[in-house]
Amino acid sequence: MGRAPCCAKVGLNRGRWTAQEDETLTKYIQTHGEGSWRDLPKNAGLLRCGKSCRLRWINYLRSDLKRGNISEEEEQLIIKLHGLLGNRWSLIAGRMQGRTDNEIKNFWNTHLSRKLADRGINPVTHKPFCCNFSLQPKKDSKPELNSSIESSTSSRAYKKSQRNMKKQSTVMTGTCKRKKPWTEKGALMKKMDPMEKLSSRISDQSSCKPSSEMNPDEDKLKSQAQKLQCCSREG
DNA sequence: AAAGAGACCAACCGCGAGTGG
DNA sequence: GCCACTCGCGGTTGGTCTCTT
Repeated sequence: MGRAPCCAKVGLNRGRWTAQEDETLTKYIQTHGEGSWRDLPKNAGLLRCGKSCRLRWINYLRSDLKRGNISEEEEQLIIKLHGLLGNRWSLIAGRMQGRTDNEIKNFWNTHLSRKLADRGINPVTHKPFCCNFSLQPKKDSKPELNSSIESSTSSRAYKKSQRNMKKQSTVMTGTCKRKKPWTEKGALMKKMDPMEKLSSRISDQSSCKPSSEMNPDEDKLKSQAQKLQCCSREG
């Protein structure tokens, strides 16, 4: 059957959100509440698809989000929860106050998986790497070069995919040749507007509730993890 | 100074689950 | 039970930045 993507409509904005769009969305949700994402853009006067609005709200505009760096405690909690739940980012985010699944997913992919790999721990299984580990190619990574791809080897996308493949192999094998240690550099690198920086600092200083105060229900999580394992994609 | 490599993250895409008619 | 639809999730991509050579 195949359903057309919700963003397929011609004339809808895509890509980065403008401050104006953010404001419009925030005001609308503050007035009308979340939900009815499909109708929201139309009602709010936004040239976006509902999906995009939902994502923007959940990942960026919600007032209960922390905007600062992920603390060491949060990091440990993520590792712990990932060990129990696997890549169920929304479930993990549900146990992390003020963090979104997207944020945790990004943090995992860019920091934690490497960190574990550097420690000789398989980030997927959370067990030490075995000696005869064989590198599996990425699920849908580019196959061997054909002429059309070859002709575009200079393209940005191609270069990037090559880089990513290389990057992944270093993660998987734990043989990263990075010159600098993995750091909190991201915070410096991230483009932040002044308001963002300010709110980041504020949330770091005041509203950052230690994750140790949270009390994840381990039994519940474990049973959930078992249940989820049954339908694990890895089969 | 320029080019290449690597890091980060916002946003997109496709799919499955859930739900109501 | 089937179909059409919405919502939410996880994987992936692309833009932009810094660092290294």
